[in-house]
Amino acid sequence: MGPAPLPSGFPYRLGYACLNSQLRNAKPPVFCSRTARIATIATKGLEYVKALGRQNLADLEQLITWNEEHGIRFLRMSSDMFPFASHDVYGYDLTYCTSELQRVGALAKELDHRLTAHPGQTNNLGSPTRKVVEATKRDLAYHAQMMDLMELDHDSVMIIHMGGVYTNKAETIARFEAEFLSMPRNVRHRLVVENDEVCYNTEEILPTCERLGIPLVFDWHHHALNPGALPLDEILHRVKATWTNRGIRQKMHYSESRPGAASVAERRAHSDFVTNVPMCGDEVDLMIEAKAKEQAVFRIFDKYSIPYS
DNA sequence: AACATAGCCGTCACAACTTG
DNA sequence: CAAGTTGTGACGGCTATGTT
Repeated sequence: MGPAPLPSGFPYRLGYACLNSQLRNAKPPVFCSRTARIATIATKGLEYVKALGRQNLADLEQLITWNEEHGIRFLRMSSDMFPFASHDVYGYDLTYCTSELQRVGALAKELDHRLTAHPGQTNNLGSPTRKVVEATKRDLAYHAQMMDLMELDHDSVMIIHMGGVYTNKAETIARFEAEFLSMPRNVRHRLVVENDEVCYNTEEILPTCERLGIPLVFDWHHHALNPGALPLDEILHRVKATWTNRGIRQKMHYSESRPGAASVAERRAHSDFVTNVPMCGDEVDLMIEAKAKEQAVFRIFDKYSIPYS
């Protein structure tokens, strides 16, 4: 890890995921994950759901503005922004919202904010079940379309995991790679892969990332729980190359276990705040995954005497 | 040994209920 | 009567437990 750097040399642009706890608890609340039930779609119609998407997007604009005022320029967008957009039956196209998406994307660009996405655990490109793979492809296409309509640059990536093992890792990885190559260019160019804490560690996904030119999001916490055998410096060197080869800014994830967690299952749950920030010698964007969200970022700002208002 | 079932993961909406 | 609480469903796969 090395010594803590001087405040002026703090190497990371820090971000948080999806939800701002202060704005979420405000009156009226500001958040990006309004959703509905399928039964509600039947009674109120798809227009109702699409209006929820508009409202979520309007609140994303507020989050970006708030972040700018508080020294944060890195944010993961909620995957629930447009409810059921990638649903098999009730799915819909985002072009109904093109002008609003452009507007928010332009704001992010103007303020030099990086917006990323992390489609959910149900995205399993390597699944042996056709239905699961097709649902994954729809969800990835939805996220890519959202970013495309916002006209975000290639730093705006969407992160998924390799997924389940399905009794055979090599066959699953082969399916993952074949499905990846079958997807449209705009999806392939946004997709990046993250090491997980249970099934696929960093060294197990590096070969896929290197073969297909996919940037690898290194998650420090997952790596601590599922480290593999390769030395950390070799891993970090190869991970970094997956980003420089693509020509975009590297991002990593950092989180910590809830205090007192003993078993692996307990250690998977995130703490409210983080107390350490890993130093890797590179200037990267670091996504802080902690329950206290933006408040956890502020704690790090305090620790390193980084000003924010 | 093979298969079936329940609970879990995370976060919200929404209805029904309880409390002040 | 407003505000707060509880339970369930949305979503698919993993893990543990139970059954044959």
